[in-house]
Amino acid sequence: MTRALTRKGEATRARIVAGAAAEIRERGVDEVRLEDVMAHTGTSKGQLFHYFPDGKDELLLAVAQHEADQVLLDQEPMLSNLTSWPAWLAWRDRLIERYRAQGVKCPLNGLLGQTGRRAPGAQAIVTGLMWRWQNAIADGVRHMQSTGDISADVDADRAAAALLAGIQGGVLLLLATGKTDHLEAALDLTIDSLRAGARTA
Amino acid sequence: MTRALTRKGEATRARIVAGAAAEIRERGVDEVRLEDVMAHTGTSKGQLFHYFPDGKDELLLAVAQHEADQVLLDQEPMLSNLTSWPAWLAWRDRLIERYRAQGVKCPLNGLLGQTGRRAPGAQAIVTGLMWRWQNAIADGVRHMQSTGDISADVDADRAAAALLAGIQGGVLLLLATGKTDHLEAALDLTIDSLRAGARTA
DNA sequence: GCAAAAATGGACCTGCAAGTCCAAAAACCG
DNA sequence: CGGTTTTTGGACTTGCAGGTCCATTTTTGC
Repeated sequence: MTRALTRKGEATRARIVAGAAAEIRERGVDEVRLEDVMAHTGTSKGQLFHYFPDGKDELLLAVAQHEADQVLLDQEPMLSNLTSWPAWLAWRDRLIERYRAQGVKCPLNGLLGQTGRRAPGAQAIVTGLMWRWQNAIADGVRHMQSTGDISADVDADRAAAALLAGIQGGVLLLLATGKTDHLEAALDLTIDSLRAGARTA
Repeated sequence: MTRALTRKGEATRARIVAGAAAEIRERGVDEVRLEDVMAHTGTSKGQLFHYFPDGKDELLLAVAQHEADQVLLDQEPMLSNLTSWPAWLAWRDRLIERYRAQGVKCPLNGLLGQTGRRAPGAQAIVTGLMWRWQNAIADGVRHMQSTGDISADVDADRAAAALLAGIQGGVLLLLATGKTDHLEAALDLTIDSLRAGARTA
């Protein structure tokens, strides 16, 4: 009932979302007008409101979901295989590389700050992303505990929470300063403390 | 040349900034109209543009500076006296208490995300805040090193960077989830690892 | 007290960007 | 095929929020 998209329609919809996402990454949420999306994706206003009847809010929500999924996808296959210290370091490197390349263009910040208050669903998207992210890290910690590489005394969820916080803050500070120093420091020191725990405890 | 504010004028200007800041904390930057500020502060449009000739952007910049200063003030006198482990814990408690009370109403997020891209100076304000914040933490670390409570092997600036990242991420996740779990985890685990360093190294 | 400067109030203007509407073209399906 | 539904294009409307302007009142400094 809700949907009856032909193949062509599906493609157009996807093109709009991807184009809007790119535009938003480039210029920020509140700088992007529907006209920009139209120009950038070669679509008309009729199309925009055909695929997103609730207008900009609905489009932004779709973009948020798209970007949230992308964040986790960009960390694969490392994130789902934190089964050895080299694997952890590879994941670390991927993260830093990804955010260094991204620079100031952060989809999350804008989408949390701006969409977050508007649309009720946007909050849920961000929360869901963080939840999945943290769980993946916690799984990695638990696996390392099962092999004895991390002390069993460590609270995996709490450690994952701290690490995730460090990452988020590192990215935030990357936005502010343009440098990955904080992200690197947070990742390295937190991971190091997990390794150290294996020896002491 | 630039200014000639009477006592009354100064008071009005301050009232506008404080009122706008409160309004923004409450409802978010892009939900606040100049009219809201006028209503909330009992001022007229003429006054707004009298004290902020460049309009909303200039007002937002003043609000950003106001809020940035407040963030550090709220941590005093603890932040400037990280000279013993109890002092560190008192600081930790103050931070958590402050942000728990603040809840979802974060001035920084909005001001970085939205003002950040607009005004060129807003970026500088946030950068300056982070710089001062990190330096204060680093000073605390160095002091603890001077008393032997933290290992001399620790890179104070790097440790401060990691801790600051954890705080920022913790606050960000507080915005997303409404809970202080991440902030607490990041603070506690990072501080603990500094204490542990004293014993091992 | 008085001229100059600052502070205040509020009516008015303006531009822009979201959202509406409908008519034409293309795609789908039996 | 031919009727139906989806897709598309773009002109038009509308509301609103930022910004302008000036007339009036208050404060200042001598």
